[in-house]
Amino acid sequence: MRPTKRDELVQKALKVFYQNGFNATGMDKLVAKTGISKTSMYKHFRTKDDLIIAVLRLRDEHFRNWLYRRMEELGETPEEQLIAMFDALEEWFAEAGYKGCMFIKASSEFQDASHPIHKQSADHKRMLETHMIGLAEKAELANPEVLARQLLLLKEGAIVTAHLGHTDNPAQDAKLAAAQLLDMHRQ
Amino acid sequence: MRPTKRDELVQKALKVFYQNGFNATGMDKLVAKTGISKTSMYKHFRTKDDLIIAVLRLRDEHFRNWLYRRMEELGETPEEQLIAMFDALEEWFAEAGYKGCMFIKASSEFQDASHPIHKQSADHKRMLETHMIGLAEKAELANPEVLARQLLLLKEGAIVTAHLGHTDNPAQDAKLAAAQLLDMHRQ
DNA sequence: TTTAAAATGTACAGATCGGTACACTTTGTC
DNA sequence: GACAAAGTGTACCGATCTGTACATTTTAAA
Repeated sequence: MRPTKRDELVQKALKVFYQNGFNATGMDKLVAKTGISKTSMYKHFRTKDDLIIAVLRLRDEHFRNWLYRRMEELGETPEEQLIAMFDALEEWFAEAGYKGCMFIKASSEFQDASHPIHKQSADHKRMLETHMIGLAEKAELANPEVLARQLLLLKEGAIVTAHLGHTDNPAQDAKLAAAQLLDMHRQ
Repeated sequence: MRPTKRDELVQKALKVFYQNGFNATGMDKLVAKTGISKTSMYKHFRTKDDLIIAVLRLRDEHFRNWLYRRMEELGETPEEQLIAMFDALEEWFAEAGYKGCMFIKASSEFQDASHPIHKQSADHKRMLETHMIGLAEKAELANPEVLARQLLLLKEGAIVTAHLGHTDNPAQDAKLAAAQLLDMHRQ
């Protein structure tokens, strides 16, 4: 099954939005950068917001798949995998063109909590939370929910800090903190 | 000394930008919301970007003053003050109209690291870092720099998470984690 | 090869963008 | 009360914004 024009559009729009921002990227620029006609775009998506939502859906899928897989590759036990999250993050931060978290940026540009794009971003974070709580439970750590949320606070902090770029290696700072927190939840 | 029109503009623009976003707020909207004529605006600031930079400067001053003062009020010793940061954050998150960190949002909309607005945001975070390292040193904690950066990761994470609003009380999750990390740095 | 669906190119509408021009009014100071 | 400085209102510039209309070409399946 060949990728449809729709998939191609979403994929390419993802790159442009990620590098340029949502409000800063007009539909004309999207035509220029993707080579897909505006008519075609508006046949697949009623509005720009709808396109952005599709982009975020794809990003959610890609990002969580990548993170979960990488955590499994880098850690044997659930406990190791939780820590390995920060090694995965370090790899991400080191990529050329790293520009922070797409969902944080989306919620920065669409601030109203009732906006579908904001909600979608919150959903992404919620799914990450569920997954990490599951891992903490599998690892039989004390207070798995609190611990998982704390590790995610470190993750979000590291993502933002890596983008602001005023600190050397936020991923490793976070990893060390995570390991210490995890130690205290071992029972 | 009465506040000048310039101060009034920066102050009011701050509120509008914070609630509406930077790119999403046009100069015409600023005229409408501040009651200051466009001619006057452009006499004080050459460009919109210059105005944004002035806004961020004011925000930096206000925010750091507020945070440092609140930390001193809520904690006796430097050690207590570091932990009290998260109580201060909780107060902030609870304010009506809380919309996250202005500098994270600025760096989300002006992503290029070489952009003056992005740099200004990084400067703000750097100044916070310096202050927290100083406190950690005063508290005679081990590895004051690493610890301070870790506490700030928790802070940024909590700010983002509070804005995404998918979690109950990120400030208290962060505070608990901070207290545990701090315990491990006591010598 | 016929035929319907999908995609294209282009031109445009109406609104808004950042920024300027210009004539006018208010304000504070001597 | 004169006078310069500061601020106002409005109309406008060219560019860009999201979204649409319409006639044409490409694609894919029968």
